[in-house]
Amino acid sequence: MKINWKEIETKWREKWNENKDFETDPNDKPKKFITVAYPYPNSPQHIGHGRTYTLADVHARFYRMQGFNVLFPMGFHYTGTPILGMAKRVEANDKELINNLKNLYDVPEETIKEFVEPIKIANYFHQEIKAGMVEMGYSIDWRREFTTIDPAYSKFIEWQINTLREKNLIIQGSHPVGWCPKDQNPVSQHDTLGDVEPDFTEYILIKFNFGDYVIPTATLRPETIFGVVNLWVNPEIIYKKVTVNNEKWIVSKECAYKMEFLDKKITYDGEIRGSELIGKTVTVPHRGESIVMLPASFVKSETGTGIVMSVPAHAPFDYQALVDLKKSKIEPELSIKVNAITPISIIETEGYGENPAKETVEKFGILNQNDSNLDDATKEVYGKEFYGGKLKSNTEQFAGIKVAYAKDTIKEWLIKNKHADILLELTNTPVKCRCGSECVVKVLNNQWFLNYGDKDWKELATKCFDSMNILPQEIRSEFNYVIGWLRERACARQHGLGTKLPWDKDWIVESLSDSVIYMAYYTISKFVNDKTIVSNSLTKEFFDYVFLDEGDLDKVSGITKISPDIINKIKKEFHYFYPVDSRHSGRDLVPNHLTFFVLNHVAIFPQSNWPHEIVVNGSVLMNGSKMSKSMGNIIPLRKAITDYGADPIRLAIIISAELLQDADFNMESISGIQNKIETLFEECSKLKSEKLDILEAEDRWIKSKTQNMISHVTIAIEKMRLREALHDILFAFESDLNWYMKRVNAKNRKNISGILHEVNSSRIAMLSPFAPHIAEEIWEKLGHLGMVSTSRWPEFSPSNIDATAIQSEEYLKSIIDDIAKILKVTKITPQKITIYTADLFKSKVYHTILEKIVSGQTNMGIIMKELISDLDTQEVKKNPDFVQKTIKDILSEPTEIRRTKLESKNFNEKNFLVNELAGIGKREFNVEIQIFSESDSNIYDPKNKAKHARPFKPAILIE
RNA sequence: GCGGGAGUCGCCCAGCCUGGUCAAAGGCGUAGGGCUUAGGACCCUAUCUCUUAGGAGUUCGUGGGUUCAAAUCCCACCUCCCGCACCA
Repeated sequence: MKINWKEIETKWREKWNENKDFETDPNDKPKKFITVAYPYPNSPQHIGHGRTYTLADVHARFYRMQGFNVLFPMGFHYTGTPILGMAKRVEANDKELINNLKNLYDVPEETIKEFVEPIKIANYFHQEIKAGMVEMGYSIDWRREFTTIDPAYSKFIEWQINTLREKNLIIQGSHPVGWCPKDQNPVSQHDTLGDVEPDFTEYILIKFNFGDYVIPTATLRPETIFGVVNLWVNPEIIYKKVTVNNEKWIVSKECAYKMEFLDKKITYDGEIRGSELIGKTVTVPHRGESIVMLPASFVKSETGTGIVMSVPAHAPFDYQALVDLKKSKIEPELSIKVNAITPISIIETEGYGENPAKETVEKFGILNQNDSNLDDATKEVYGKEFYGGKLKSNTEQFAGIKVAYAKDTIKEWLIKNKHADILLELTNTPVKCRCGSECVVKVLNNQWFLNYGDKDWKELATKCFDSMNILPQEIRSEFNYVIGWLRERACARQHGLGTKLPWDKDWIVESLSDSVIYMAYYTISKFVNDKTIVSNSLTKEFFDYVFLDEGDLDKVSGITKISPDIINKIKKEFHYFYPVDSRHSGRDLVPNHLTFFVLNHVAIFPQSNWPHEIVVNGSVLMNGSKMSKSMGNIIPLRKAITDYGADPIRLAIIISAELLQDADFNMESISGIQNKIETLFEECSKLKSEKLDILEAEDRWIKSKTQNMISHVTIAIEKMRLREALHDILFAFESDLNWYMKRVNAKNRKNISGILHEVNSSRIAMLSPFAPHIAEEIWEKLGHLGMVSTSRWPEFSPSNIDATAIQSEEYLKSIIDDIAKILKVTKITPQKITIYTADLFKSKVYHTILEKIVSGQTNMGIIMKELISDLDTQEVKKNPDFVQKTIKDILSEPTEIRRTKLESKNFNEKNFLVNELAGIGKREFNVEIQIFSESDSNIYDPKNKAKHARPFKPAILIE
């Protein structure tokens, strides 16, 4: 039967809406506060976004059915720069973007025109995303919705950031950023052409003395200063003479330009040709030795300072340039100097001899200094020396130190002695701003930072993490690690949407800093939205009183002009819902948002309001590969809902992967799920609730199995192992139902509708958090009154598990299995099957052995001795084989079954088989099955098989 | 490099936390059968090796160890993937 998903989903969404089922206010019940990272509305959400929200919704719905008063709210994060960047691109008529908006996102053309205003973009996608969330059936309390640029929210952020500053957690300092010189703005990935992240490294500038001048050379390996034998200058380049903070430097034009942004004072004094420098000498800092400047074509003016120090023992470029120079025609005077140069080896590395550069150049078969393989050769030498090398005795006080460690030590030593400086440079040049101009690195020296490097703060956060539930458990160590390396983090920027820094209105609170404690704001936004309070009254005193229980009610009321009753009502609401019981997010937010979320909570709130749980999920793949605009494999969520229905999408996302794994979304999984649900729907539609007075063995069994399933599913969801839970409900349980149907059909029973109704009602109830719409529909078809989403979660009670029933069905299955195996091996067509169960004596021995094994004794010799020493069982010595096999039988069973058997000592195998095996056996194998106990007097045993019978392992004769 | 995760029977993937129901679920593929005018869809059966009695042998990256018992616990190694920041 085909399901009209859309019709059913609309029907139930309307009912939830009418009943206000998900509007949550404080009441007498215990609460759960479930939150998810709110979306950034710069595009419609796709299936990947849907995963996190769906997981959280399942969580919320599950708790609701378990009797909690669940608050699941949602907001929209307008703060940030990407939307601003988009607006600029729309204004610039960027074809790629407009094409994406039009075709990928289906934005109407008139709307796109309005997108030159950033707020219009945010508003549009806000509504788009919200509509998708509603269509997905998320059980959100929409009365609390807000955006992060609402005036009231800004008041809240001001309070947050002021509070942090009062606690001395916000500091000012300098910081390098990617920078557009034209826009006078920092650039991030979203602001560049081709979406490249500006990536920069720190070079050490070693300052060589050249008369009155300083010639700085840029290097990543300051330790090689001990191996410098000459400098490389490109004779083609015209260098600049500049004054840098009162020193006279000679550097390339490009270098001088870069330094203008690096917090240095630069004045231009003149020029000098590279060729003029050739043959002249400079002195090496610290050592005071004179070395010569030589020509090299590999030296580029745009890299570093345009002059390079030469370490031919360890740098392949330098070694090769020297070789080239020796081969070329140069003035005799210079030639003498060149020939006098010997590489100085300063690093000892396993696998290398005196000159690693030479060895590597030869290994790579380098032809000349413009050979492209030189980059790889350099990488290889640097890599090996950096991690495996040690400084030799000619490096003075650094002798014996590992290179990896020496790098920083020597850098600091050089800078301290004014022999060196720092140059920051983009590594992935050219990086172009969307305005077209080339970006640089800029040092901002009035930047505001959250001091996440603070030890006490970290300690507090660690304490919080230690007491938190982190799901899945594997991700916990990652949080500890992040806390470890976290340093100061810029918390303000100069453009974008958001809240201004209260004490420095040039800055806007950065988007990862204004989204860390906003869960608290959900308890207030409700009152803002219904106009109970207005943003102007949200002062420091108000927040201090409501959130921190600080200050005097009457005073607060006086200042805010809000009545004491209302203030207290809001405060009560906050303290009812807080702390956050569960925070959901994708794993990409682990090293930033989720960690900051904890850091900011512990900084601002008392321990009683620290969050309880974090749930982290992996991303969604589309047919096995990452979703990306360039691949064109992004499926907008709303389109998917239209095409397949919300419930199938929810189920497909959840069934395809466990929490932290990437979920692979594909059409097969969707249609598989649809089929499954359609079948379930059809079956359930036929069932009627009816009472069955006498339960048969298989009825008791399936009811027990249902209890087991309830237990498993409940435990799995508590740990957010939703894939496992859903799999149990939909698939794993199916094999139990199949067995049940087999048993029932063998007996030609017609009175099972009631049992199936009961069993499936539990299944549908448990399915309801996962596929809420269709579950309501089936619930209604099953004849239940009321909504399944507000019904009680099926209760697990161990007393409803009939251990004997479970064990005896297993017994029955194993006999049928054995018969099938024999038939398969022997390939005979059975005429008659005879079963012999073990006698009382064997049963007694069996239980004695079972007891011993359960109590831990598994040694055959000891068990045998103990059996013989007992009068009742001593006869067993005639049949040691039986004891050995029995031990093996028992050991190959799960421990629960062993215990069950211990509990049901009086289980009568023969009686059970006479009642239950004949029918199903006839059905399966199409022959009569006869059952004896081996001690029966009238036994039919032509092949003498009966004596092989063991308890729970009857002997079988097939003829 | 630092940190994290993973390696399972042709492929994808479950099981590992909590050792015994594990020759190991499910899906795909393959083979046979049913249904159908045919195809598709769907359903059934088989799918490590050997075996004419329910059995045995060899398997879960490699090599060790603990245990009566290891895919599961411990140690070492190999290979692959992800993150390392001012960006939502």
